[in-house]
Amino acid sequence: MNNTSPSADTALAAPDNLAATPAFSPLYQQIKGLILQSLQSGEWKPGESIPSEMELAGRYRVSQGTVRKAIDELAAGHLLVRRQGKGTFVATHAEQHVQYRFLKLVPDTGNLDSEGPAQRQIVDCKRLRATADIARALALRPGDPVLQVRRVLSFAGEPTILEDLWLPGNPFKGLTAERLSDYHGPMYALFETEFGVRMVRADEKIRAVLPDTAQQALLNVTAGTPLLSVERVAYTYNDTPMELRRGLYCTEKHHYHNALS
Amino acid sequence: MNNTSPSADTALAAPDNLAATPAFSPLYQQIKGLILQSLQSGEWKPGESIPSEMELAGRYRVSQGTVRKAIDELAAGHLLVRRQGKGTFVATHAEQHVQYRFLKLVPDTGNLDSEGPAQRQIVDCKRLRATADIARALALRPGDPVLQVRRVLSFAGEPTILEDLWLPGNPFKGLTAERLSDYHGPMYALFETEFGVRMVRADEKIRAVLPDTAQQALLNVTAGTPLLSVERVAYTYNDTPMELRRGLYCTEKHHYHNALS
DNA sequence: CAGTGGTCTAGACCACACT
DNA sequence: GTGTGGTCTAGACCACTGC
Repeated sequence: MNNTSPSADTALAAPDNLAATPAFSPLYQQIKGLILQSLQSGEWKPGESIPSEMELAGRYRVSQGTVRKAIDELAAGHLLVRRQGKGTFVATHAEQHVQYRFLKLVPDTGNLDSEGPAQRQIVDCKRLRATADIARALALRPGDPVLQVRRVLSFAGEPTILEDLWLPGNPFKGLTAERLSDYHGPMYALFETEFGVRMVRADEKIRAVLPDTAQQALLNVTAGTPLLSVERVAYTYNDTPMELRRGLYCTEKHHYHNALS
Repeated sequence: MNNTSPSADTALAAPDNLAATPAFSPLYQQIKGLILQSLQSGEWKPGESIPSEMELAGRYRVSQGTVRKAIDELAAGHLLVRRQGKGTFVATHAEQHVQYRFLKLVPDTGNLDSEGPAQRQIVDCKRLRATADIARALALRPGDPVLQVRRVLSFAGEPTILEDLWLPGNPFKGLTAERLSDYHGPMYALFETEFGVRMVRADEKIRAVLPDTAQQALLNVTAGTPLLSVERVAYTYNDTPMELRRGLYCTEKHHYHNALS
């Protein structure tokens, strides 16, 4: 960590040209990479606090300000959470106020919690082999074992979301319908505590579609009811895809909210 | 700008309790507020450069680091753009690489520019009086003059987006169908140069709907085709709503893309 | 070359939480 | 009070742009 020779030992930025540009990487970016490694390796677990800024500065032999800037960026990406006077903590999905960070469906009237918590109903949960498109989304090979889950979320007693989701079989060994049904809380929180998989970011593709007969029955809607199709790929650290989710949202009394900035 | 008495002269943070908490506001937040004022007042116009960090530090009698942190936040919010070696510039919608910052519809295959630029077709443009819901969205009174525009966007020759938008009549005096048709570029860029209105952020509510007969004709789809309804309220500086837009997106070959993080 | 933003440091002090 | 993150400063040096 010698700042007189700031070479790129943690190569995160992809060079545009081949063999050109020594790919200068600032110190704080390298520190960021090191902290990221500790997060991935599980040295600091979700909900736990990481060492203080001074302590990390000592460990990495840099100034507090440099550690600070690294942590700033990780906190901006919601990987860490700073709490003044207490410390810096590994972000987790098991917190009340960020529980629905990835769920953008909100009631047309009132705020998010006006309807109380969603009722979750596991419809199906089985192991099978990845089809071509599922394998592609999860960076697996066709035929690799995957776990498929189907569930319905209801708000105020009305079925509103039908979700099919696929998980790579290996990291999620031992996940069963019972395990899912018994757990009360965000699914991603269960993934953290039981399987050490923390979802960090996701991409969603949204379309308008019509339901097939099975979907009509589960959501209690007619054939002509337009629904929101939300296809999500969620990623852990390292941009590793860990979940494919296809959701059907009923937007009679709810809407998908998105803030552009 | 005396940092030994950091009182809240630029009250941005809303206090939770009444008459409690002296609402401490850090220096860099106050600087941020001052820069924001200069942006609103038009002292620095979109595309222009603002004074250098050192110059601003001198003007506000603070250190460069403090100005830096203020600019950092404004740049994070896309109000300013930093360019190393050149200066800091007021963000604008008239730039190639951020032209579609607020348009999240992308083709299913290929990237954003694979289809070439969108063809814009102004269908209608007239002045009328605000209905109750439009007035509410634009923070006007019912009956206030508004401008209504209807247009169709086509990609690769196929009509894909039908948009109705409402603008407050006062700031947009002189905006005509001809003016809109003649302008080739993002609509928000025209708003900047011609009317001094810069859109800073927006909220979108997304639903799945079916088109009425008029909409079917304009988008060339059948009655049963599900479409994405995207209702947007766009804001200038100060969280002032300046546009209500209701879009219908055809998602046969495109999808609304959203990155969650 | 000068001017700009970008990085890094060292130290002082403030605000907050816990004990 | 002690320890944590948060703010502010002053100065040095690096990287990029354009004259």
